[in-house]
Amino acid sequence: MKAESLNFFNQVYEVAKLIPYGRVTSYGAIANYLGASRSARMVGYAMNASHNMEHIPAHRVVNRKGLLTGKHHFEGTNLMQQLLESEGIKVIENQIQDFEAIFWNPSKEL
DNA sequence: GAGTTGACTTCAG
DNA sequence: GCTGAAGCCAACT
Repeated sequence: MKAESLNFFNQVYEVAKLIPYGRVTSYGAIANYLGASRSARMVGYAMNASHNMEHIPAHRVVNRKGLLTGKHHFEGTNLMQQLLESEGIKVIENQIQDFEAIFWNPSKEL
């Protein structure tokens, strides 16, 4: 474990925590913000590790299609959807409705 | 040390 | 316009 590696992960966590309430973002957006636009998978990987870390709003992070691809990694089957709906985000069949409307771009908002 | 995998993205058919 | 396949980078085995 290198401090630099943790830093990369830490950056992903930090951005994830900065996601406003009722907003969502995509892995690519975070990756792009971190300068790793080609490493969007790493963002998802970091999210996987986030389970063993502090409370990361991973449910607010979805793929660029607005589809809850990572819901399988959550405890329950519809836990991710429940969390999103709890924030006022409409999710139908693992897909976020009005995704573009609630999309939050860190590189743009920050 | 080398190969495989993956919570993605984008190009091609 | 939708479905399929390739690409990318870092971590895990």
